[in-house]
Amino acid sequence: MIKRTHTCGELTKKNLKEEISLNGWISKSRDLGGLIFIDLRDRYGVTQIVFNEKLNKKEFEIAKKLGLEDVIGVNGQVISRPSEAINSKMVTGEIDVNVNKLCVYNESDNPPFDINDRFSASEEHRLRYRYLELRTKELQSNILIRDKALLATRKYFSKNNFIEIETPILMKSTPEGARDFLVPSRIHSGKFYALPQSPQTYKQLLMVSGFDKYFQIVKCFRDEDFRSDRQPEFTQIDIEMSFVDQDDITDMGTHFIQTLWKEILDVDLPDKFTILTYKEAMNTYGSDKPDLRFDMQLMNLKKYVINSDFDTFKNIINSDGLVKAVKVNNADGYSRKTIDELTKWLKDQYSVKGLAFFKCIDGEKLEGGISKFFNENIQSRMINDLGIKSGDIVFVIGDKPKIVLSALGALRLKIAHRENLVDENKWSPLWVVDFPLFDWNEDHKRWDSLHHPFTSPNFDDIKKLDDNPGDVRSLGYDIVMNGYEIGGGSIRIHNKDLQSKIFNLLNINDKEANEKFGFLMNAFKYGAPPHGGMAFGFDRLIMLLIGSKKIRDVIAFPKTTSAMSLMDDSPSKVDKKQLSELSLLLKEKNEKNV
RNA sequence: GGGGUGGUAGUUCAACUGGUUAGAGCACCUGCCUGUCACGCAGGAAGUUGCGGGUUCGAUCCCCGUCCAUCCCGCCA
Repeated sequence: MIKRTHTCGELTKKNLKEEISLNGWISKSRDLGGLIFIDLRDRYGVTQIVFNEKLNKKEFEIAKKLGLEDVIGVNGQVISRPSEAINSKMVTGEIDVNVNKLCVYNESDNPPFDINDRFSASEEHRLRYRYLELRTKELQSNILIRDKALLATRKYFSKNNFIEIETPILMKSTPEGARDFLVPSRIHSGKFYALPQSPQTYKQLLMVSGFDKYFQIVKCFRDEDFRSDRQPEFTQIDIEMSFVDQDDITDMGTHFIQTLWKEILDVDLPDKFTILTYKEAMNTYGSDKPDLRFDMQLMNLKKYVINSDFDTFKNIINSDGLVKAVKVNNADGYSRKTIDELTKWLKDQYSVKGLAFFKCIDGEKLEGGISKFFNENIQSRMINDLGIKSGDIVFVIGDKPKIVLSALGALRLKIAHRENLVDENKWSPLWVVDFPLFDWNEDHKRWDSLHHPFTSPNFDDIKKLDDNPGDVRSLGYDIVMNGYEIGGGSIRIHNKDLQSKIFNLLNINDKEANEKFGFLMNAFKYGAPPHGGMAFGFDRLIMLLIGSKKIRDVIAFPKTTSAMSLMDDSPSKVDKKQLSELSLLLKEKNEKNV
């Protein structure tokens, strides 16, 4: 083997005449007859090496047979290029390496796609050959940034006196929250471990143990359906602290994100992040993770609707519904056809009954759509109050509050992207606080935790727990960046009686609570400090930092949206023997729906 | 679980309203070429049109089913 003296990204004119050695992959080759140029690549860069028939016939003949992605080592002399052949686009563009000795370590089959052009192949194809895709410039850079962020994270928490503690990967399954990935136990036949959805209970126990500042960079697993920003296994920065209140944790979270953005991007985020209550976020933006890079707030049309002639909307208002709207400054961009498409999308995806609209052409009165239901007086009040200008179109949805807010929230985003209202260079972090503690589950006619069952109610609302659980705010908080939820957490319950009361409200009786969370409840008998914490979605942070919308861009070996790994073809079948050891029997496929 | 888009040469794409021998770029192979860096020139090989069925004289194209990818809704304490 020829051991390298340099990497492929560092040789310059300073090294002229030096005898050096390089190792790398053949990224490109140009055979000019008696002269062969090869771009030799490693993760540091590219250096052009030259084989000259007249100077070194033997190595030249071997070089003639080299193909793309062969791995070689070369020994040679750094020479300067003729001035007309200098490549100013390359760091190493002023020199060549004139090869004396060539060693071929591994010849590559014809590569399934062009490593120099990541998008020369479909994503499916690239995922099959992920180890090759990881050779591309983009992914090398993404993985490097991920590494930098991991280091910056450990540095930050360590500096602030947090200690990293590992928690089990095989743990107890709890039916709360997301679906668990289960691991059958061989020794205890018929019993299962679960992979952690998060180390939630462990970190609370660590607080009881007195590790008052804990963090961990940890894999979590949730067996649900996936999206461009969600994978079955993902990495969290998990944090828990004792003797703190909500502000202590959000301050810490703010400072951590500021540090990360500064270290990775050299960007100064605001001193204080915007804080919105859940209600404000929902009512103003139709989302609990609003993208604040653009304004376009939802407008309430209630007071105009009740004085209009539009019975449908009036009835909605009278039966506790909502009528809200968004305003767009481009009426011309919304033809009948476009509006129909938007309507179909909202009907299909967000179960609205319709999308109403009106336009304003001359700045004085409303036209088209549902404008005829509003008399001149109301029209001019709306134009005035809502700042409607000529050329505006206003989209209106009336329905149950949940439907109106989620549909308009989605429409707001869709239109913003259509109209290029999103400043891609902007960072808009915010905290969303005062989440409701419970969410009414219509299917099961019961209250569910919105966050998780250990979340503390807001102390001011504890008296409402019995009569009006839907109105109880939690001490839960989410941190949002550019429309992505990048983290969240809560102050936890550290009192056995309050915890037991919450379990009861969640329809978990004492026996059940004891079976599922008895260990935690027991721990709370022995001096549990007030505590709280949060977790950041590490993959999403990296996604934002590299400017991608796909979580697969920041994970070395990601899964597809159907949770498969195309490269190693997992999940896969296992031997009957393995199943038998685990006391497992598989159902026939046609029994699937039994 | 539901909806949208896509699957054609190694790869990225094309192929009119269902019609004759399914084309092109890159990669690959052969030959030529001493300053290329998207090298150039000449030639060549390369196809189960995802899979299964149906309609038709005839299917890459239409229909049904299925698999895979991707985006979204539900879901994700």
